[in-house]
Amino acid sequence: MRCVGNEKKPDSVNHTQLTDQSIACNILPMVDKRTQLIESSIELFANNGFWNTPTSKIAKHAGVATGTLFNYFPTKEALIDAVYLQLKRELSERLQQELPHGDGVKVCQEHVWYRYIDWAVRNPTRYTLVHQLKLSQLVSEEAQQQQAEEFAFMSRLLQQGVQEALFADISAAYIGTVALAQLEAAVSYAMHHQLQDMQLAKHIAQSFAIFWNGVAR
Amino acid sequence: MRCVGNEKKPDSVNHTQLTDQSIACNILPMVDKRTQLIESSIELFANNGFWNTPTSKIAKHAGVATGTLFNYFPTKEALIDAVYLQLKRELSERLQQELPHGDGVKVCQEHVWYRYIDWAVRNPTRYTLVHQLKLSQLVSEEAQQQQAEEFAFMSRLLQQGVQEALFADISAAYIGTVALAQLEAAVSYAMHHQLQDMQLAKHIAQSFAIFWNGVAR
Amino acid sequence: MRCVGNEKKPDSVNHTQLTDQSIACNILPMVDKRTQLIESSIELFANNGFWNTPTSKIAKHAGVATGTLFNYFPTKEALIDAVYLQLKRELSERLQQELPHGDGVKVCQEHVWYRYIDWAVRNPTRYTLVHQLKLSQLVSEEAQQQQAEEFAFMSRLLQQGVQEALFADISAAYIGTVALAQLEAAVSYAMHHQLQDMQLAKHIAQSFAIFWNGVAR
Amino acid sequence: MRCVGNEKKPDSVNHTQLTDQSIACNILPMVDKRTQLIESSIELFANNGFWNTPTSKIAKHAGVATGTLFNYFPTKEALIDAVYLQLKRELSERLQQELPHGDGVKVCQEHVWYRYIDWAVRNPTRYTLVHQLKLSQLVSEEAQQQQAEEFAFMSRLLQQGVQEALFADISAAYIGTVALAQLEAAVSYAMHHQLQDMQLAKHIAQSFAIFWNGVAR
DNA sequence: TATGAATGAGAATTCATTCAT
DNA sequence: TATGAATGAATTCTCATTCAT
Repeated sequence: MRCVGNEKKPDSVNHTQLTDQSIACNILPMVDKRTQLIESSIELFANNGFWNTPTSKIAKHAGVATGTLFNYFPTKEALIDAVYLQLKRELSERLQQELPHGDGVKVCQEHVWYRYIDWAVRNPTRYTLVHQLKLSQLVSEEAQQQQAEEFAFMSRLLQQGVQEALFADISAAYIGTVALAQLEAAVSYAMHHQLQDMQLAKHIAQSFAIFWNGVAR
Repeated sequence: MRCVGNEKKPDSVNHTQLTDQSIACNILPMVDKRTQLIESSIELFANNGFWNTPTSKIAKHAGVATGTLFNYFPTKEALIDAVYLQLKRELSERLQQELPHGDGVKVCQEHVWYRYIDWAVRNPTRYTLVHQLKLSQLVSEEAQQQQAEEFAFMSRLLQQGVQEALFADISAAYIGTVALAQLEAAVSYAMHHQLQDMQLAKHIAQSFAIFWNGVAR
Repeated sequence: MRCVGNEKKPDSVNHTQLTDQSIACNILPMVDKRTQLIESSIELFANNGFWNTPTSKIAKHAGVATGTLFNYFPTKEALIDAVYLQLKRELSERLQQELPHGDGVKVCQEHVWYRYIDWAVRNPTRYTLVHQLKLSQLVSEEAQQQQAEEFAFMSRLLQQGVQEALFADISAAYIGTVALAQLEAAVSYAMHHQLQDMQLAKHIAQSFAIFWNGVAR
Repeated sequence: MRCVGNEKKPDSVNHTQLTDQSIACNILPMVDKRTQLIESSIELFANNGFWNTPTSKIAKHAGVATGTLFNYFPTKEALIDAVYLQLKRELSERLQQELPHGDGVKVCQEHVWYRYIDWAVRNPTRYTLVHQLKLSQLVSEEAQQQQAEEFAFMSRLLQQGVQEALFADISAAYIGTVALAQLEAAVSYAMHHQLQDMQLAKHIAQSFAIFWNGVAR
């Protein structure tokens, strides 16, 4: 029941990438503009949808001029890619934090399972947005590829499970697809019913059980 | 292994292009303009995305004037709703065709399972489109509600399963969510690997087994 | 000394292409919008240059909405092409009006010479604009080609002169180039010194003599 | 047949790209930034047109920062003026090199004739650019005036010809205009047909004859 | 009911110029 | 003097919707 409920600053800005500048006069926590723009995009995209969010509004929300946005991202599409990669990287990093070594596939899988749902529930707008983006045909092939590499550790994990004959006679690729679908179902249910704390923990456990019972040998 | 491979004219449109011909001898089944517009929308939305499909192109593709579209649908959003409902109704009807009566929950569920994947694989653009629409924030609440009613028979079916204690201690709502997620996973995999005939049938069976094993008591 | 000073409506709109509509209620001389847009373009381009004339100003000057311009010309470049072709066609038609038949090459050439300078002096903005456009790299290849065809009669005329051994041993192509250059010089001088009536007629005669003496055998 | 074919480095730029190299051992003739900027402008203007050449690209091409350009030229217009004057001065200097003294007007005129066409053919982008600039409404009145002074020697030469009664009864101003037009025609033809060496020399001679025969008494 | 020209409020993007460092 | 990030007005073009015919 690890890592449920012990995280801070969900759905908020990672104040990273401070420039030397902003460190020098670190009275206001001046986040760099690129990050500002991505965060503004996330917020506005999630609230209004990509297509109802003009770049002008993003710039204004980020507190910069309209032209400035295009100093950082050559096109709106490039901005969307950057948003997508940012969110995917956040999720990927979260999943791999404290990933157990040496323990079996099931333990690792369970770890990821908890982390995934936990991140989604804590960052509903980010989760929803990344989900929408995936289906939107708006993310470029390159960004898709880049992102896939960040999740390669999952493929390796499932592959190992197949080799250890943990699963029924199912391809690793399909098990991955099933796992993701189950996670999405679990998140959807948890969000919709606003599960928290104990209820959430129980739900996560149950969802993992459903998955595992489904595919286990 | 019913209903795999015995369907005609998937994903095709009744393209009664209004040629002089069809005007001259109006014996040919002149599809009404509303239907034309919806079909054109489906085709163009699927190819170009909603936001890259102006109403003018839809009208032209449907062979009517731009103004005419707005005689049938007051706004573009209303058209999108109509497209969504049309596709959902098609799917719903397909699922309920020849639905066994009197047989058990599992048999019915299996029937639906086959039909769902079969429809999706035969109508990839329609399936993809309906999938995108669901997440796009473009479909109105009302349309969502209307559509839900068409799938009420599924809720009743699962409810019955819960009452018969077929499932582990899981709410009917969550079982439904899980089922849908599994179906989407199965479709995604089948499409991606272009499964057909025997392979497809086997895949469908396997996906159902994974689902059932997961939730069964 | 024909055709100097007997023309009306210089540099003004050809009220052509009246629609049935505007003929029906022909109280206001309602020029069609396409013509309006081209005329507005000519005026504004000549005054401010192409690049200092936004499409919005052209539309406003023509009394239509900004979007309307793009119903008639898909891009600004297409509008520029249309302006160029319009002006070239006007000039070409003017040159060929009452072109003597049966008379010799020199008489024809002289006719064209008078007409050309006369048109330019009467339509200084139009003349200047077409001159600028030619060098501006803004006119598409297609428009250039189309326009060249309208002036093919000049090539034929000079070719005939070469065959009749009227000229020194110079290619017809170069004679054409020289003639055009001389015409431009004559126009430039006439405009700059604001020659009119008798002075203008004398100037035209002199310029033709300079040309002819230069190339004649 | 003087001065055809004995010139070096036509249309080339001193591309002292400020590499680490040239900074390290500053023996290499470090062209000053003003010159760099003008040369970069010429190259880019000729390739892309003035309006498609942002100052940022000019600065980058010249190897300086965007702001630096505005230390040398207060506005883009001032830069264009500088480019124009630079090219005109180059041409003017070229024409006056080795200009015969004491010889007659015709000999001097012929000298200029050869030099002009020779320069144009050797520096096609420079020639074309200066030609475009003249008509573009982009060069300020002041720059025009300044430039005119550099070519005053031509006016004096023609004036002398008039006094010596070499020409038919034509004003010196118009003879100048005609001469320039003829030169442009000659250059245009030479460029278009890519004349070289003997052919070019013959063409130059012929073009001068056409001019002289036209205006001579 | 059908038409399609007209509308005009945006949208994304550009770029000359400034100015703090 | 050199830098280059920031600016924001200006530009071309789009498109849902209207309405006179």
